[in-house]
Amino acid sequence: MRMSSLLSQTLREAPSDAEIASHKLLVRAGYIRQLAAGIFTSMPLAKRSLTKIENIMRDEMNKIGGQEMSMPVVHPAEIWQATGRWWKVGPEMGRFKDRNGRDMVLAMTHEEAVVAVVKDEVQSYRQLPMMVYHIQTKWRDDPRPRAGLIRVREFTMKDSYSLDRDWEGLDIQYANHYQAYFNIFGRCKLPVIAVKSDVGMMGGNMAHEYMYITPVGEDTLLLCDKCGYSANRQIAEFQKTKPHQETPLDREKIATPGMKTIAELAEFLDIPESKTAKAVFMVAAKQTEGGEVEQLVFAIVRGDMDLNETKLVNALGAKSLRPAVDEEIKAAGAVPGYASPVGLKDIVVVVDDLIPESPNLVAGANQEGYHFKNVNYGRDYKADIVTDIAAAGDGDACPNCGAAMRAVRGVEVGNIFKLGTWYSEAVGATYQDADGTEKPIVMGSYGIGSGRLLASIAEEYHDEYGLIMPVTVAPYEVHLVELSGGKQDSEKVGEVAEQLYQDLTAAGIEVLFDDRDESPGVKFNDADLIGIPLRLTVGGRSLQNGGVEAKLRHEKEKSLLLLDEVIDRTQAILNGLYKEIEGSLKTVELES
RNA sequence: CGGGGUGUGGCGCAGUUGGAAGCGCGCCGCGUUUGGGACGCGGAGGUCGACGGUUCAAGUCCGUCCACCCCGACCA
Repeated sequence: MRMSSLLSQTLREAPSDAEIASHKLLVRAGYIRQLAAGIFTSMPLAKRSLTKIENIMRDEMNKIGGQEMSMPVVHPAEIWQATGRWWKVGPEMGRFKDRNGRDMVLAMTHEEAVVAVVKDEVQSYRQLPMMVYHIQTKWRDDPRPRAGLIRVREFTMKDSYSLDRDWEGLDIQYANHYQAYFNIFGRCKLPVIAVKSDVGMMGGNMAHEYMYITPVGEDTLLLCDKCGYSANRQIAEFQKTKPHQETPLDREKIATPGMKTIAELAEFLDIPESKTAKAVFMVAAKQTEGGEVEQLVFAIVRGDMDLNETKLVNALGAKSLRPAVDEEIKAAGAVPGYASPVGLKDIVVVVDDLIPESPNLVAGANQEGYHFKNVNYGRDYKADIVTDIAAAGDGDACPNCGAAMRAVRGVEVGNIFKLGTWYSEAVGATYQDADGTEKPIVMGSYGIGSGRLLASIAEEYHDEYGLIMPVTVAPYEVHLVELSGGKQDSEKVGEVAEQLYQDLTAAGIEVLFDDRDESPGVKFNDADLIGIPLRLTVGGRSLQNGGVEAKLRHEKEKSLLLLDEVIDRTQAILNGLYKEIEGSLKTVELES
């Protein structure tokens, strides 16, 4: 490709609305342009990188038996109604009516589309196991797109779906994906870790998220450096230190004027936060026979801990959870800021399992300006559910080995999920087994967003001058720069560069040829910005030395390639880069 | 949805007490220059986010709306 005709302009300054490095650089280097909030155009450079990323995905999916297909972006509402998600999902789902007034859906994911087709196509156990995948556009009307390509509304995703007779079959396909995903990220040179994640209400017994660790990430993870335990904060467990046992003292009402937060209360009474009980009111939505029902929930964790809403949802078997508003709290007979578990009605009380172990806590008195001292679980109140609903944080003890865990931020670049039979049962996607009985297909779903992956790579590989793309995903392999503007040998420089462009291309090497009439500084700076791994420079100076200058983007040193060796040497350098990446792939163990 | 911020040429920005819209980069032409974002001269390009109001006069003041960014809520 000749840069003189490339649809991409580099920018000396990043648009003011870009904040993180990958966003700024991808825009400055001319890879992407924003069309609206969370909606981006992939310019030719980005498109080439994305195609490479997607071809790596194809390759790894094919290796584990995947069949590529393509499912529609626009779905009839019926298939989403069949699984109930038409009602379950809120405004995040894009909906519209076609000309005949039929409700239509913009695909946010393709479980519905898969089961819709599989339902009719798969009838016998003889057809299973099977794995299909596609690379397709999704629309999720996220309330807050951010960070360039990291979090967008319209995006492309590789999603695969495994279909099995039984859970044992799913285990195999899940393990295949677990490894394949490490291969994909490895071939993109992106360091990731797999962490256990929430399986939610869809059943299943396992889900992993592939996380790229970076401060710009929006998920919080807990990692144990000692034993390797890792989990999304949503489900992370931890060992809770049991407090000293004390004799339960008499309950006592004390005046605590204006003390509405735990911090204020602890300060006021001069006690540690761990001697208080934190009350959190939530409203849980539950699906019942008669439709959706809301239930006020009173959750209690110790004052020094935070409520983990995911754990609470799972404990309740609820569909979703939202903070209660003051009116709802008052209606239940509680006083916001001074709420007490003592003496409430019509409310589900969920208590963290550390609370019964913690004697003589300070809790609200259900009266403005008053708290109770020495509240004891069992004696003063009882819960409907006692379980772990506290959020793990930095420094908490690892559930496996007890070492202090680290809390880090990460971007979720992929996930794998044992769906089980939730979808297949919902739509009647069944097969006839060898014994003649009809059984639901056991499914798994597995996704990787290609744009988010590109952004993560850009985030990981850049310096103050620009991007440093790994060879496997760089838009081109070689950036050929000709400096024919000089007095010295200017005609010859142009000829050699032109010939080299032809020869390299003929040798199957992907070349971006900077044939523009620009000064050397401009060309070098643009090359650094775009971040193609190998730069070849043809100039009067290099010709005097008998060849062209080679420089790897990630190294400082330059070397001279003799003219008649350029093709071979270039190929050798590139092969080295590819081998380094392929050689870094590892076999991973999936713990059961 | 709550809090904060920003909307002026492709990008970055200035625009005072209201008085005929500017700068840098980029773009076009001519010339000089040519190994790390060169220089001179001459140009093109803007319904100042939209609508309404106040005023002799609005980029500037008032109102409503919209878009985009950041924090939070949310996130199959």
